[in-house]
Amino acid sequence: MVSVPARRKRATIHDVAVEAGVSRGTVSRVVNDEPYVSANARAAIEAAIEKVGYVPNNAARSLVMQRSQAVGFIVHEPHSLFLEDPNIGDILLGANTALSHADYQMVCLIIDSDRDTARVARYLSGGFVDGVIIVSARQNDPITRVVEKLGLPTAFVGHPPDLRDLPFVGIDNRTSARALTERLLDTGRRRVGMIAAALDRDSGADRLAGFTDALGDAFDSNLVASVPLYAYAAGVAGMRELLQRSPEIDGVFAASDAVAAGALEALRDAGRRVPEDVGVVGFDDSAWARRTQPPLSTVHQPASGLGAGAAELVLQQLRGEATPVGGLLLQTPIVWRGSA
Amino acid sequence: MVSVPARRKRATIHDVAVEAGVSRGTVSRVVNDEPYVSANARAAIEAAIEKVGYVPNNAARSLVMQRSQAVGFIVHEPHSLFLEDPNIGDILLGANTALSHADYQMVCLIIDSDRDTARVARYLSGGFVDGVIIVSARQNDPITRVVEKLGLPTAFVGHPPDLRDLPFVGIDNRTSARALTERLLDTGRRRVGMIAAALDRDSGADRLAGFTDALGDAFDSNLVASVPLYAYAAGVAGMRELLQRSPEIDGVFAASDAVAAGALEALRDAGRRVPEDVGVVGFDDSAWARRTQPPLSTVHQPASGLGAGAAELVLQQLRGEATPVGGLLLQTPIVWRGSA
DNA sequence: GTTTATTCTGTGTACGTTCACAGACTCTCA
DNA sequence: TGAGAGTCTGTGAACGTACACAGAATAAAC
Repeated sequence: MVSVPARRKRATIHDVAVEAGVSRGTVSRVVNDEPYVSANARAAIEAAIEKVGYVPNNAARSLVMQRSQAVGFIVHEPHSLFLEDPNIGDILLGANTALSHADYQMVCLIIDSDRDTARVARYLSGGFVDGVIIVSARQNDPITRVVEKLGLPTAFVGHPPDLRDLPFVGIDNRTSARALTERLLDTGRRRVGMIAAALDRDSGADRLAGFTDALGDAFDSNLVASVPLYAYAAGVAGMRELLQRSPEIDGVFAASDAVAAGALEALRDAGRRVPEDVGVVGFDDSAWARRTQPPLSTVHQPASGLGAGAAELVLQQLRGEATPVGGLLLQTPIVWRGSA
Repeated sequence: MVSVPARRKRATIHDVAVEAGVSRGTVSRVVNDEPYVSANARAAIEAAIEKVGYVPNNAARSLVMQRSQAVGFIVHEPHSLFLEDPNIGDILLGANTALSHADYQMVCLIIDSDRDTARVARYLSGGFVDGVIIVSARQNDPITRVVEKLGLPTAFVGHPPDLRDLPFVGIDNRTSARALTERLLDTGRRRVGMIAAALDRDSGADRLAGFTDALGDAFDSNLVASVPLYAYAAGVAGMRELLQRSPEIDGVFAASDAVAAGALEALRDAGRRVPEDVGVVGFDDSAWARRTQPPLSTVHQPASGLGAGAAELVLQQLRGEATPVGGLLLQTPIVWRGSA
C-alpha cells in the first residue's frame, strides 16, 4: 500500500526544540542571534535546524512582532509610462537591492485606476508593509493622505509640490542644468537657447532656472521656447520656433532627451549640421541618447541611486533615526557624446 | 498636560465584536462573506467596522490559514536587462494586474548575484509566497530546483529548455515568424533572406524555423546569416554578410527589432533604400520599431498578456484546477509600418 | 560556606485570526 | 404539542512565534 505523499508539514520551532532536546525559548534565541546560549545548546540547535529543515514562519513572527518586514513600492502612473520611462525599472531595482540587503522585502503596488487606489489604500491600512516608497506622486494624492494618516515611514522619489516637508530623494535639476549649460557655453557657442518643457512640474521649472543661472546677464528670453511635454513632437515644434525666432542660434539645451531628439530632426530638416552648426544637449541619459544621430550629450539620471536612496530613507525611519530635512539631492554626472 | 500621541493601536476583530454587540465568530463570518448571518447582525457589524476603522490583520490570517495571499515574481537577469528589455516592465504590470484582481499581492524578487539566489531560495522556503512566476529562468536554475522541491505552484514566462513539463506561457515564435515572412513574400519580394540570431535559445531557433516554413521549397541557406545576439551591432554585421553573399536581396526578416535597426544602417551605408529596394521586418515591437527611419514592420510582443497569462496559470493551480499541458502560446499580432 | 553576580534555560502568555463544534432560536408540519 | 429541519450565534481551540519572567546552574568574591 502506497501512502499518499501528503504535503509535508513545515518544521516549527517546536520540532527543532524537541530534536535538540531544549526548549522553544532557547531555539528562538539561537535563531535571533541573542546572547546567553551555551556553546553546547547552540551546536545542538544548529544541527537540529539543519536536520529538520527549519525555516522561521514569517506570518507568526509578523503577528507577534507587529511588523511585516516588507516595504511597499508605489508607482502612480498609467501603465504606458513603465514602457516609456526607462528610469522606473532602475529605480525599482535600486530600491529592491537596498531593501533586500536590510532583509526587507519589496512589494510592488501599481496604481492605474481609482479602483487600484482604493485597493492600495486598503492594503496599506492592513499593516502589510512597514513603510512605503512612492514614485511620482500626484498633487493632493489620496495615497499620500492615507500614508500620512497611518504615520507610515515614507520616502518619495521626486516630491509632490504640496509636500515639501516629507522625506524625498531627487536630483538637483537646477544645479545640473546650470552645469550642463555652462559646459555647452565653454565649447564656444555664442547664441545658446533652450527648449523648456513641462514648466508646471518642478523638474521642468528647475531646469529652466539652471539654464538662466548659467547665462546670467547674457540671458535672452527670445531664445527660450516653452513646450508642454517632455516629448519628441514637442521637441520638433520647439526647435522650429527657436530657428524662426533666432536663425543664428548655435546651441540648444533641450529639457529632455526626447525633446532633444525632436530638436535634432527639426535641425536636420532645416539643413543645420549637429554639432558643427548647432550644439545640442539633452537631459536624462535615456535610451534616446544613444540612438540619435549623433548620440546626445546629456545628464545622467542616477535612477538606481534614487531607488536606493529612497529605500535608505525608509530604513532610517524604521530604525528610528532622523532623516535629512529638505530631502536628498543626488549628483548627476554629465555624459558628453557627439551632439555638442 | 499633553498626552503623547501614542501610535494608535489598530482595531481588531474583537473591537468590532464589542462595538456591534456580537461575537468574534459572527464578525468573522461577515468579513468573509459567509452565509448564516442575520440582517440585523450584519448591519450592526458593518457599521461597527466603519466606526472603529477595522482592517483584517493579514499576518494573523496567514498564520491560521497557512497561506500568504502573495505570489513571487522572480526575474533572473542582470540589472541592465531591465533597461534594455522593455517587455519586462509590461510583463510585471500584466501579472500584477491579474494577481491583484484575485486579491493576491505580487512580491518582486530580483536575482542578480549568487547571494541573491540564496536569499530568494530562503525566502521561498519561508512560506512567504503561495506561488511564483519566473521570468527568463536559466537552464538548470537553482531557483527552479527549490521551487520544484517545495511543490510551489509555478508558471514560467518563456520556458527553460530543460523543463518542458512545467506550466509556462510564451509566444508562438514559429507560427508568428512564418506569418510575418509570408506577409513579406506577399508584397512581391523575390529574394528574401533572414538575419537569424540567438539560435541557442528557443526563440531564436523557432523564428528561423518559421522563416523556413514560410519559404518552403524556395528556401536558400545562402540567404540566412546567423548572428549570436539580438543586438544592433549584430544586425549591422548580419546585413553586410547577406549583401555580400546575395547582392540581389530584396527582403530581410531580422530576428529582432534591434537586429532590424542594425540592418537598416547597413542598408543605408550600402545605398539601398528601404522599403523601395529592400523590405525589412523585425520582431518584438520594441521601442526600436518606432524610432527607426522608416519605422519597422514587426510582430507585437503581447508582454502584459504574458504576465497576465502566467499569473492566471499560478492562480489556477492555487484554486486546485488543472493547467493546460504544453503551456500557453499567445497570439502575436503583426504591426505593419513603413519598413516593408 | 555563604552571599552575590552572571550566565543560561524553560514556561506561560500574547499576537489576531479561522474553524469546528455545540447550543439556541425560529419555522414547518404531523 | 412535539419533533425535526433549518437558521443563527457564541466559545474554545489552534496556527508559530517573541518576549517577560522565574528559576536553575555556575562562577566569583568574601
